[in-house]
Formats: sequence, structure tokens, C-alpha cells
Amino acid sequence: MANNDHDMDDARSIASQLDDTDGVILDILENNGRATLSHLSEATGLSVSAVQSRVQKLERRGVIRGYKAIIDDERRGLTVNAYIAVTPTDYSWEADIPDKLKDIDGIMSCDSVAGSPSFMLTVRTESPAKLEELLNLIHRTVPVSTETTIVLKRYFSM
Amino acid sequence: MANNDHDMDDARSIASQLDDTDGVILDILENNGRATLSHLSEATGLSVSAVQSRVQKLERRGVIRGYKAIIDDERRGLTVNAYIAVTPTDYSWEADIPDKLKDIDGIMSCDSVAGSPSFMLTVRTESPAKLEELLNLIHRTVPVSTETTIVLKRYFSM
DNA sequence: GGTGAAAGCGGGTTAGG
DNA sequence: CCTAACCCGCTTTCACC
Repeated sequence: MANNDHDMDDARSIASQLDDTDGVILDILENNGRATLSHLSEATGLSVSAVQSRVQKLERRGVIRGYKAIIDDERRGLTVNAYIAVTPTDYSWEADIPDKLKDIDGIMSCDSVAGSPSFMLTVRTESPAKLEELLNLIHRTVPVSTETTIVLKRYFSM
Repeated sequence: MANNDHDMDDARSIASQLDDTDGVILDILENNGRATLSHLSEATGLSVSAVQSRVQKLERRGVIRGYKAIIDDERRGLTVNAYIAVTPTDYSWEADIPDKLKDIDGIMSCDSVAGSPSFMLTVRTESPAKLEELLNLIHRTVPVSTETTIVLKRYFSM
């Protein structure tokens, strides 16, 4: 995308541009993605149009990346969650691993981490059997060893 | 089982009540929490009001737990993410640990897991120094040992 | 950077069939 | 589950501080 103005899209410089009011807006929207502009206006003491321009700016700069409904995975039938520590068996592939994994259904996140596993994944499936299928698929896709830690109960999240 | 004969809010019984249309609605809302009813109407082939009553039902039954804005933590200044494996040093406290941790700022999720650590936390802070403070706070709050894995880069999530 | 107001309309809400 | 009203709130665009 071409920039209209001199946008500084380095993450750190953006963070340093955010003031307390932006923080209030982000806190509210993080907990209620459908908060209205008038609600944000009340909470910040600004006018609706001022809040609106801030929200739009936050969206344009990528601070607000989108909006999601939070789904109760259990009530939806996705009952098995797990952490998977991933260690490459062939390190020449290491840099490609996240890209190879990102479209596999059930893998919710992929982080590279410091330490002996190279990556940590979080996954969710509808059954232990499906989790085994997912692990098999991972091993067919990339040359890695995995260590899976099954979640017994999610006490809280975000 | 032990409770109420007509209790319909058991997670499994709710999941079994969801049909394909509900699945379409949930998939869309999970990726776009601000999808309009008319968009959902197009996607499902139902009328707007039919979709609306389904969405409301999903909200009332707790399948849809809420709506959130997705914030780019780096651009917001929260640059340090980590996984913390938690092992109680005094197991008589184990059951209380999630409750003690849930109001600590920076702890994003807490899962009990199968295996030798009892819990897995995900945390975020604005600096390594703040992460150390968070770890100190955890140790002052509950009798546990911790093993922290720092995230170098988040490739994708949710 | 912020306010306030007016006009248009898109989408949520609530009827009746 | 549908259609058809109704109405609140988001958006845009002003002029202005």
C-alpha cells in the first residue's frame, strides 16, 4: 500500500507515538470490540469525532489489526487444546517452518522461541484422535520432532 | 449428570445442537467480529432476522463469549511475550493457583496441563525487566517453580 | 490537535405473517 | 423462518477554536 503521509511503520516508533488516551481506547476495544464511538467518547472525555479519528488512525497504523468474536471452543465442539514444542531435525529447513504450518487447520499460533525447541505452537482439535492426525500432518509437512503438552483445563485466557 | 435433569448448558450438549449454519456464522465472526448481519445473511442464505436470532442464541448460550479488537502488541509497546511452565512446590496449593494468578497484569492465559508442569501460562510485558518483575510477583503470590520460554518472534496467531 | 452540528444511510431491532 | 417497517448509531462534511 502506498502511504499518503510520512507514516513511520516501525513498531517501536509507533508505540512511542501513542498517548494515554490511545491506551484507554485500546484497553476498551481489546475487551469489547463492539464498543461504540459514543462509549469511547465518554470514557476518554473526547468528542465522538475526535475518538473516531483516533480509532481510524490506530487501524491505519496497524495497532488495531482487526476485530474478532471470542468463541467458546468447548461449546463449539473443539475440546482438545495442546501446546506443541517443535524442534527441527533438519535445521536447513528451520526458516521455512512457520510458513509451511500457517495454513494447517487447527494450528492456532506459531512462535519462534529462545531455547532448545525452536518453535512453540498452540493447536486445537475436536478430539484426541484428530490431534493425532494433526501431529501426523505436521510431521509429513516439515522435518521436525515434536513434544506435545495437552491442556486439561483452560482456566482463563486473554 | 449429577445436577439438573433439564440442564441444557452442558458444553457437549450445546455443541451437538449446533448445525452447519451455526458453524458458518461462528467461522465468519471469529475472523471478523464486526461482520454485519446482512453479510452473515448472504453467507448463510438466511434472512437477516433469522441470522440475528441465531447470533443472539449463540451469545445467550455462551458459544459467542464476546467481541474483541485484536491489538498489535509490538506496535502498542508490549514487546516481550513468553510461555511460563509452572510447577507447584507445595501441591496443597495447586487448586488455588489459577485463581490467584488471574488478576495479575500481564498474565494472558492459564491452562492446567497434563505432565510434569501443572500449568502453562502465556504472558506479555513491555520489556525484559518487566518480565522479571512479573516472575517475582508470581513467586511472591504462589509457591511454585517456573520455567520461562521467551518468544523471539510471533509468526502467526489465531 | 480538538469541538459541535447537520444530513444521509447502513445495520440492528421489532413487528406480523 | 420470512418481509417490512422503524430507529439508533456510524459516517461524512462542514465551520470553527
